[in-house]
Amino acid sequence: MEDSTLSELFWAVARRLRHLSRETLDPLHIAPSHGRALAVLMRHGPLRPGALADHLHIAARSATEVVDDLEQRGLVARGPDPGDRRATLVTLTPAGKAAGDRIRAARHAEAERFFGALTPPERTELMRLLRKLRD
Amino acid sequence: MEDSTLSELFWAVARRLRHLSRETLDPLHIAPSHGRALAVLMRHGPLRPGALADHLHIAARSATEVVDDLEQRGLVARGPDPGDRRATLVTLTPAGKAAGDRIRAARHAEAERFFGALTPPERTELMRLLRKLRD
DNA sequence: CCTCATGTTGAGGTAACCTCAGTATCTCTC
DNA sequence: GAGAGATACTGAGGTTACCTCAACATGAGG
Repeated sequence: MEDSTLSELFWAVARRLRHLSRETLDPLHIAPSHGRALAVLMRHGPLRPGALADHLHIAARSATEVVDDLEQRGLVARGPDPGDRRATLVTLTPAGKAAGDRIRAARHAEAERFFGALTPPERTELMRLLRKLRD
Repeated sequence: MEDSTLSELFWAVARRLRHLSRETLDPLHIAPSHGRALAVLMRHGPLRPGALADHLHIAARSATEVVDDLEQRGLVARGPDPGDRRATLVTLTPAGKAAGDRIRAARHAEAERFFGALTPPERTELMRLLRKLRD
């Protein structure tokens, strides 16, 4: 029970965090996968679909699909990659940047609310422990 | 930054844990959703599909599907529920029990390996922090 | 015994992934 | 400077794990 409970606890927390994230994104009419892609584009600027896929840990073909959706919603635009005519560059449109900003703010508030259950030293400790598990 | 990093760290760890879990289940030829259902049945004994759905946090209709799959694999059997002829009882077959045991053992080893990166006091502290976040 | 609630399931749908193969382009070697 | 092979993207089609809605059988209360 003790060991499985650690995993189970972890997943229970993950579930809560995921639900909170859904509640955060829903009113912005952004699907989770789109939110993730927008966040990556906010951070890295224009990217080729393949590079976007790497950041999202998904197959290149799947990134094409995400970009299709975002393009259709007017949040990103595909442009030529100067220097490699096989590639395209995915760029945020003004609407995409605005959405990205809203997402970032909402995520910030969401994290504050969720991890607010912990004191600052506890957060620091949690980060330390999670880093150990990640590496 | 600090807060978003905490979420990101959390998901990075979750990703690692999920991959590990896949590696654990793959050689047993058990899909993750089936593994979860078997675990619930191991713990609670025969259940109606609806109750199984509650434990798995999925819709009743989806539990029917999981049970269909497990039944086809010979891991569970549907029987009548004495006392309510609308309902059916999902029971583990001997093969299902055996699979459940293998899964339990593999999960145990997996958790040991994963959380072995932490010292016992660190594990205790992690549990405490996760519990705070869950509630 | 009639109505309303409940348990399961058929039909059909969705999100978010995947692989495989094809076309365009790049790059390296001879 | 002409292939040969690698690389970038995407069309076609598939999978997993969910979902809702409606039908049908049965149960429970008035």
